[in-house]
Amino acid sequence: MTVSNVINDHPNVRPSTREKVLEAMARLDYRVNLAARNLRKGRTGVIGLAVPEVNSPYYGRLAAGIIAAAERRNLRVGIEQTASRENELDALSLSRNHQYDGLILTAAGMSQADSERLKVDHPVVVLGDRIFGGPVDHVAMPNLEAARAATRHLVERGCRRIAILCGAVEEVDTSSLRLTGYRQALEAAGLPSDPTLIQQVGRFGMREGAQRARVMARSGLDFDGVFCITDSLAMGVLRGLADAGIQVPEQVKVIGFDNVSESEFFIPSLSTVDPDHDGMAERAVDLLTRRIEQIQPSTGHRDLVGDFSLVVRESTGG
Amino acid sequence: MTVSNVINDHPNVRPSTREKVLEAMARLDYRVNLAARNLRKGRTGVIGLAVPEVNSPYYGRLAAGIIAAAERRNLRVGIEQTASRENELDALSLSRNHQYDGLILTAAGMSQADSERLKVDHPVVVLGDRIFGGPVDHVAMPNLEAARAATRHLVERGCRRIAILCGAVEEVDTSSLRLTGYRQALEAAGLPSDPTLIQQVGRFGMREGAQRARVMARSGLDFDGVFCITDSLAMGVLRGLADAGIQVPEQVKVIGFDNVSESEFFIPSLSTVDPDHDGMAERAVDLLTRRIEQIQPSTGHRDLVGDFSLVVRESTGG
DNA sequence: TTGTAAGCGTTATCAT
DNA sequence: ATGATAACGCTTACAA
Repeated sequence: MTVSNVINDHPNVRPSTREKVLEAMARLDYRVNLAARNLRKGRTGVIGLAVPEVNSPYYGRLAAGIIAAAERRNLRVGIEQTASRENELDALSLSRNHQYDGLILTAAGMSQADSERLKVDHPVVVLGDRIFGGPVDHVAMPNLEAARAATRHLVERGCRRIAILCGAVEEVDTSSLRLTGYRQALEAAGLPSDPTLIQQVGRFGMREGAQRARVMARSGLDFDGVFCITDSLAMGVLRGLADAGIQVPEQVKVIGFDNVSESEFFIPSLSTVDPDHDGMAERAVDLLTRRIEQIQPSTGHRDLVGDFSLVVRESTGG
Repeated sequence: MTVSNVINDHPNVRPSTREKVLEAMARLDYRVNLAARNLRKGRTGVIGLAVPEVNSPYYGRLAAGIIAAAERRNLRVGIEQTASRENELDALSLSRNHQYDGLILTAAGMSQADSERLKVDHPVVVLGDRIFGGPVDHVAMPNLEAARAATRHLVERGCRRIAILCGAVEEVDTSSLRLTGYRQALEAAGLPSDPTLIQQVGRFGMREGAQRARVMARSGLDFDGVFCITDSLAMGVLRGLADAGIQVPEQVKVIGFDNVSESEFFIPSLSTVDPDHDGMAERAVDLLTRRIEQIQPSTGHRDLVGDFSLVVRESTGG
């Protein structure tokens, strides 16, 4: 017991005793057994992070932010790759099993209809744009405002026929929110919203962006600006436009969303929205640790929205 | 005890008893407490992965491969960001503390001199090019062969003054091995090795590649090919050459190393070495699980080298 | 086939 | 200030 008191810096240990204990610990190369401590305390000091994929510029950056924020609180992070709605739900129910004190879950496949499933008696914070007002704390991007700002920027640079690259819009999600922001900006500028300029893609990678840009160019679609809802799509679009012999920013201006590190060095460098990833990561970990530390069952749940800033580069003539 | 037998699928449980137990488990929403099981078994089912940074195209891809390989074995992965030699050594000694059954350590800051520190009585597999023949299992890249192949490819495409972008060469590491491969290829082709063509940079990111390429162009250095020891450097070089008004591949050909996903879509698309990341990840996890499962103390240690293939794209006129 | 006992290493509680 | 005791929930060994 005295050893335990020394290890945990409890008061009421005579300095000379403490010294003796520390000396013995050093001599015997003693290490606390965390499995035993966890068993006793019911805590592991590990939080789970469930993301669709670690190897993506966006989720990689998010993971880095969360690992850093957890480190500041002496927590470690276990990573789960979800890749599908089913796995997201699994991560949720397996979180306690996997020895996590709590879970930060990126909801990319789940939708508002799954919201009830989030009711677990285990600390959870959800990231993403598909579930709002659910039974858990939630951190989202400033989608509407940022999409408006990005579109407005294209307008200010003289674009009049602005296309958007987004996903299928069936329910509230990243695509629908950013599409709404785009529409609001067009309306505010007095520009018509032309359905042929709304280009929907199945995935948000560079491949899809490049393919779609080539199709748009070949089909003779009239456009002078493109707002892509991810930087990956936007870099793909830059590639596709180059293939089609279209000059950026002279003929068409392009703006993305995420400010992944590659966007600064692409040719041309990519204008984009920087969504304060680190701030969001910090808030998510903060909410989770509060839930972990509070003994009482769930009180009201918080919905937080991050900040953003516009980064103007060559692709919009900056 | 009978419950335990049911949970662990032990024989000698009467089917009717098993049913009763399962029914009660369902009714009570029973979950095994892994902390208790871990304490008893001395295993956690979690392996640690220590990488310099998760948010990099290369380490992100590596992490994805390792998570996938671990998943196939029903293991989870805890991620540690090291970022420095000290943290790499810490990860080593903290691995057992952090409840990992074993550790996959990327040695980017440690060097051969630290090799002895790897002698821990805890399963460890080291990745990287700085430590060979150490007291642990080790998986490395096919640096020499791949660097030779990349350089030879530039020669075959008609380059005669081939520069290399690598790091400072003080001891055996990624830079030195790839530089050696480069030299071997030049020699085999009967080309002289000009010291002014060996360009050393402090870090291997896009920023450094771009800066250095601009300097090389401005200084009037005569070169018609560049072998960059990472794709990030190479993409930066493409950017820097574009800034200097130099045409790729017409005036200068560029090849990288890693085959990160961005390289396919860059403008121009980047020729590169694809080092079979998934194969290396699979081998690392395989070696680690063997160490974890074998009771005997360390037998001989294995040094494995991965495969590679050349990916020819626009930046070398492919 | 089922159940009892002991112990994994820690810490909360309570005596001393 | 120090230490004895019990308990966290599980599994190995062994008894019934």
